[in-house]
Amino acid sequence: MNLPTQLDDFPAWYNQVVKGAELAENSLVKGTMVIRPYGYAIWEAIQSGLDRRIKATGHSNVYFPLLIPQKLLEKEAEHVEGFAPEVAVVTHAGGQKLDEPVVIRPTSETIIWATYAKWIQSYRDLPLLYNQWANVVRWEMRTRLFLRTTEFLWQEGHTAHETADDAMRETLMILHEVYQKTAEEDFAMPVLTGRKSAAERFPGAVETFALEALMRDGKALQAGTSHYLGQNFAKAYDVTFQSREGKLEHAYASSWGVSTRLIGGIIMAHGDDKGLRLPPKIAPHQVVIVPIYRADDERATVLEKAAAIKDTLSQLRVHVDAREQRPGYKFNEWELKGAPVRLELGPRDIASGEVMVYRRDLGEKSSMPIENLSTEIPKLLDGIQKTLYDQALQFREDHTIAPTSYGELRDFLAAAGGLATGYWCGSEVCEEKVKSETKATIRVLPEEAKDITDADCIVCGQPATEQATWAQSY
RNA sequence: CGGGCUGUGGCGCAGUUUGGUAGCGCACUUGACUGGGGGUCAAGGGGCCGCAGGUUCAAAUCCUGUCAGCCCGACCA
Repeated sequence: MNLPTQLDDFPAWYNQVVKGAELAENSLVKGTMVIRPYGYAIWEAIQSGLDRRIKATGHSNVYFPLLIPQKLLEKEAEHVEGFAPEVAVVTHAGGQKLDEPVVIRPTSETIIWATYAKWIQSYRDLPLLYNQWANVVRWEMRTRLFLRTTEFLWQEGHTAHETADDAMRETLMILHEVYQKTAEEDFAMPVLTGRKSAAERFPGAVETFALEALMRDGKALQAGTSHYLGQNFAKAYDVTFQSREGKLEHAYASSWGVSTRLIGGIIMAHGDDKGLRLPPKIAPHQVVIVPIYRADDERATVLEKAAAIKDTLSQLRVHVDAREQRPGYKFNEWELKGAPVRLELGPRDIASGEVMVYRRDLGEKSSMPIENLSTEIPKLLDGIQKTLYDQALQFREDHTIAPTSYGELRDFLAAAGGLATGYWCGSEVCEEKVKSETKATIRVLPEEAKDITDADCIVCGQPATEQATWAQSY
């Protein structure tokens, strides 16, 4: 297959990579996808890093049902209004029309908080620090493999706390200690973190915080969210507890989630015109060995040596590609699939005691003594991980501006040039104006609102109250 | 949900205007030669043309409906 060069046709590039690298493909139901083994292996690697950090910060995994009584969903006014258009409703089951329809969860706040009502009586029951790995369904108008599918896999954390401070601390801790670290350390994907504007807030949240990553086409991707829900859901679902002072109070909540969208983010943050470039920490195969041989006797020798090398690299995820395809074919295929390191092993190498090492991040090949592999390859993988991060960070810096006029802001954003920071008066009128003229939205505001006294809104010129970062987004 | 485009072997497409034997490239099977950047030759297999109706002696082709995909808007993790 031939990928569009220089990522000039990004939608086509993206689809070809997702399908060509055998990550996923469209399914039979509108907007849904089949995740293939290679794509799912990436998801498992993502899950593993997240799950470890979620548990390390004191949370336990639980599971709540897929189906939620429609009446239950409707109890939190903002929440139901926000999700109503995209909720799938089951009206028939058991061979008849249901008296009370159930919906397929678009997110689980409602059923979880209805359940927490039974679990929480006293401050001694708090906090509840639970997470679930699940699928959800949101019937979006327009879908795109991984980035926005009708059904997607995610984790959703739902915590209940005694005080507002506790819940807010949890919200921000997840944002930084779990999500930001996973994105930056595991995916080599630098992220901006911050608060969302009211217009971009999760329905039912008091504050929404998000991670935003810049993709290589100049658009931002919301890579995860962490919400401070205040007492909204506790009030809607009547979750009260007796406080240390003996008073009846509503619990404070946080919820947070990241999804299979992250796979799309990794593709677009690191991909090049040969396909994927997977960070070693989440690559299903960190090292792919391509054996090269002519006759059968060579084949046996080379495969034996390949197995021996795999053995000495047993701490790593090594794959020997022993299929019948020719070497050149495999080279191209593993570049498309993003394997960080490829070892080319043939009779010539075995004779000289060396192996050809190809690193996907830089596209460079060099020879290495076989006896050095066990010490050098782990270092090389670390180097690739770091290079991918540095490149992504450099890319972000090269595509971030602080415009001094509205015209500059507008032209930059309309061309999807990247991230633009500027002062903002806080009004939805200005936010909407930028959106309608450039398709860009405010991606993040600083986590804590600062007092700004000496700056004007870049849109309207009125005194500014916030510093905003704009970009077009997925 | 509105506008535009598209559904023909696994994938990518031609054929549709002007109805009349279903084609091409890649992939696949078998064999030989090959093998260090997407091999060559030879011989093969596979498709009720997205689905459902209709018009007709006859439909991939015309008509109606429907489902799905892509692009552009509105919506969104």
